Amino acid sequence: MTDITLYNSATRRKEAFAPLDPSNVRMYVCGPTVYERAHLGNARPVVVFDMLFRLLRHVYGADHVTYVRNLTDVDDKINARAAETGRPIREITDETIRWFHNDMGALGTLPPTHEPRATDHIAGMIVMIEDLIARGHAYAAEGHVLFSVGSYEAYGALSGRSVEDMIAGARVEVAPYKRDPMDFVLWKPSTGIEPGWESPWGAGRPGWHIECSAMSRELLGESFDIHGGGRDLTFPHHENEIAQSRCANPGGDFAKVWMHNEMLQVEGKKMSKSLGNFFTVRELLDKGVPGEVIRFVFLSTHYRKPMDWTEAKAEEAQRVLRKWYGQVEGVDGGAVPGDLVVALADDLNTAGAIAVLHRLSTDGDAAGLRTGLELVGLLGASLPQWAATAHTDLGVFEALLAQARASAMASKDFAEVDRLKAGLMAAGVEVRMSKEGVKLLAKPEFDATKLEGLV
RNA sequence: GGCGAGUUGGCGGAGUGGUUACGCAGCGGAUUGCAAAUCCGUGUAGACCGGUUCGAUUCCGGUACUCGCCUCCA
Repeated sequence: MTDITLYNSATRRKEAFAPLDPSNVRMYVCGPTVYERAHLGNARPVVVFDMLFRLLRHVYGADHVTYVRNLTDVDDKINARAAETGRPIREITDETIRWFHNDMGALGTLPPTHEPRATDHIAGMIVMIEDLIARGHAYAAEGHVLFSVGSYEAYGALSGRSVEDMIAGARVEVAPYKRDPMDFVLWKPSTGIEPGWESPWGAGRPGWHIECSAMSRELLGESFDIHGGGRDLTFPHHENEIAQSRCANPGGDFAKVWMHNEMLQVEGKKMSKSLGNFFTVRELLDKGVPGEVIRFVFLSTHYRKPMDWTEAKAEEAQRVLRKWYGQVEGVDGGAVPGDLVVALADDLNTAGAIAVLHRLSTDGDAAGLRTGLELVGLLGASLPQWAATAHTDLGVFEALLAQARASAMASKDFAEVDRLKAGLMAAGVEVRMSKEGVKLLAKPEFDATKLEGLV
């Protein structure tokens, strides 16, 4: 069995991965808050942990990996969106979840084993909060329940900061009902317009952090293997999750390995609405950038490094993929390339994995290349339509051009050949002429309507 | 102010204490009616200053710069 090495954010070093139970490797990743289309940055952790999911499935067996990615469908941003638009919350969250599935599916990501909605697990959160109160780690005050940070001595270990530093650097006003400025909300009261659930502390809703602790406990147990998410979630979200889970389940270890992907930038700058470089995955797809290209660009940078999305990278990725797809068209997969798995098993060295694919391509190992592309999620059951090189509309032109070329070879008058060639190329057709004959291939930008009038 | 990450050739981007990453672009060649595509070959690195070492891009320390988090944020 391939040995997997993963960088553990909690220990700040690479470690040999040893699952608690090889017959059921368990991973939890923080999913989206569902109130609007996923932007490109949202997609990075989804692709990164999909790659890990695929690797784990390959190494331990597809039926021996449990991947949980939550859907946060109770949140003040959602409430705000509902208030703005006058639409019911459930309608907004259902719609956003459909979008999310479509957009992430386009990036070649597999559905997680479980995708729990926070609102389906309120009861588990209430039970966990009660546990925390009973164990002296939380207290109720003015309809709120707060986690007592001072009750957990290891608080700050993941993010590497001391409670003193955090208080000194705090820029938020401290709510009067908090015993300690660092205490965070587990449960908060809901007024009439906000969604609320009955609880021992009155009608209310959960705080942001408790859902992940409660759902991971329900679906993966008190100890599991990997917890993932974006670097920016380290503090406070993951720190708080650890505090909640370790205090509520003193017999468990919570997550053994913590993994964080670095952030995404666009053309060298942080993606933000104010800089005007903010865009969603859907906008990129609609612009004609295929999901496979987006995935390739993501995989070309190691997940622990900041990744810069640029047009140039997307174009290069598309050229490479198009070439590879052409090579594997109609070819059956072969044995899984060992080097590829070795690269991925080394803390998800996806750039190294792509180098292996390049080598397979250069070596002409089409079967290996196909299997490799499938393993990294760049190829499903069939080629993406944009990469399908043959095109039904082109058959007639292929014959036409071949005929014109044959006569031109004799007459030395290439005018008609050049006219056809120019027209085809303008329509986004790749024209290949050689001793073997004429071959026309549709490029991604192929537009059949531009062929009208060419005959 | 506190915490953390990073700085590799024209660009992207890995591994590695001593020997070619890889890709793109460039250059040279093959092929082609001309192209395109394809194939072959090829140059250019390791922010700066010290230290350890026979030898460092790779280990250690410092400096500079960049970025992220500390506030909803993936």
